[in-house]
Amino acid sequence: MDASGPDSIDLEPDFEAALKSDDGLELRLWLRLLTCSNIIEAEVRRRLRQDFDTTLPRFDVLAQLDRSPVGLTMGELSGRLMVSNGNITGLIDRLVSEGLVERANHPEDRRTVRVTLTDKGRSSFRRMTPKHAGWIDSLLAGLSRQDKARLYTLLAKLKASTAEARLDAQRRERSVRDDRA
Amino acid sequence: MDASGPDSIDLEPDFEAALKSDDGLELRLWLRLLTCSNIIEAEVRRRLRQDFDTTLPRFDVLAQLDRSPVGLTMGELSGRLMVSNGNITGLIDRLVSEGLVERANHPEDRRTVRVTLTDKGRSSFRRMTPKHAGWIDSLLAGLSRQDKARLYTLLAKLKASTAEARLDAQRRERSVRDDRA
DNA sequence: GGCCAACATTTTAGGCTTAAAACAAATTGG
DNA sequence: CCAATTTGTTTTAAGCCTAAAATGTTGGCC
Repeated sequence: MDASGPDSIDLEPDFEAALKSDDGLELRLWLRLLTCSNIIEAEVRRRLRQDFDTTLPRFDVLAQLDRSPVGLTMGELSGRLMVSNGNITGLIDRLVSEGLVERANHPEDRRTVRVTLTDKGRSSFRRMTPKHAGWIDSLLAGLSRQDKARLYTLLAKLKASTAEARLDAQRRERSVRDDRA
Repeated sequence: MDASGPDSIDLEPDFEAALKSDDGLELRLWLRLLTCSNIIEAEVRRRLRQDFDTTLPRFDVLAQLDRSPVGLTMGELSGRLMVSNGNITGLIDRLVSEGLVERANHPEDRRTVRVTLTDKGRSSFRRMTPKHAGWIDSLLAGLSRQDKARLYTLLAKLKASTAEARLDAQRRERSVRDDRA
């Protein structure tokens, strides 16, 4: 079992394994998280297409606009949906051609574009919401109320952890760049 | 508050809320799960591109092939990566042109294609794995060992829940189809 | 043998996504 | 004032992804 032989000191029989604290728990956890997310996302996409002939990104844009009465700029949209600016441009192009949203020039700043829901867009979105919520409810129905609450809390912790890790990485990269300069 | 008036029975002061058990906990939970998954995925994509000039789907293909000494068919790959058949075709095309994988005809069945890692592909993948595992470790570093174990368990439950929900939905759809026939 | 259903893969058409470059408008610092 | 930078958006080029149709192959069944 122990490749280092009978004379090895007992305190650290396997240094690497001790460092990582568990063989691949982190990796397995990440893969499981990704799998869950993918399954639910694929199911939501499938039903949006089947029941409403639309897509998840379009739905997400409508959702953001619905809760923002004055509309949003392209930049705000790309920030909230966590996608690139160029992505939003094409998405809004398609939604405009479907008559669900409108582009309006900002009165003060001619660079910015303000996007708002049309009446058609709003009613279209409002028709979808209850069904959408129902899909999610049923996909999570196997979890107790307490399970859901625990999961919610743990995911908050995870989100905070990733934010911290990214800050650290950024700091490290900055210092490497500065060292070179 | 209660539209049914003072005479209403106390047991169910708000039937709808009682049914859903919490106002949008499911939806908020799903959005948080999606956010976490997206953050980690984006970070992994970014670093794969930055450090190894490759992409997540390519990495995933290599990972599947690395642990399968005899290679995999296109169908097996699309199943394991949970993507469409057509998607795999293009992905393998690109990996072949990079010299990382090879297509070989199946000796018995001329329909199936067996894909294997080249030596270059294998060593390329093995160079990436330790870094990749390190990224994941650091992104999850804010969680205690126990948190990770709990999260892992809850996600298993969630995965089972989604599987059940999809079976139910399938059964319902089948019966609707049969009723029409 | 020949038809036919099932199977494995590729092709097609279109949408989503990104990074990087380009552009246009606003702001800032001399 | 005006040159340089910053900011908001679009364009470009390339890859990822899907559903549906097409292609080629196998195996069963008469």
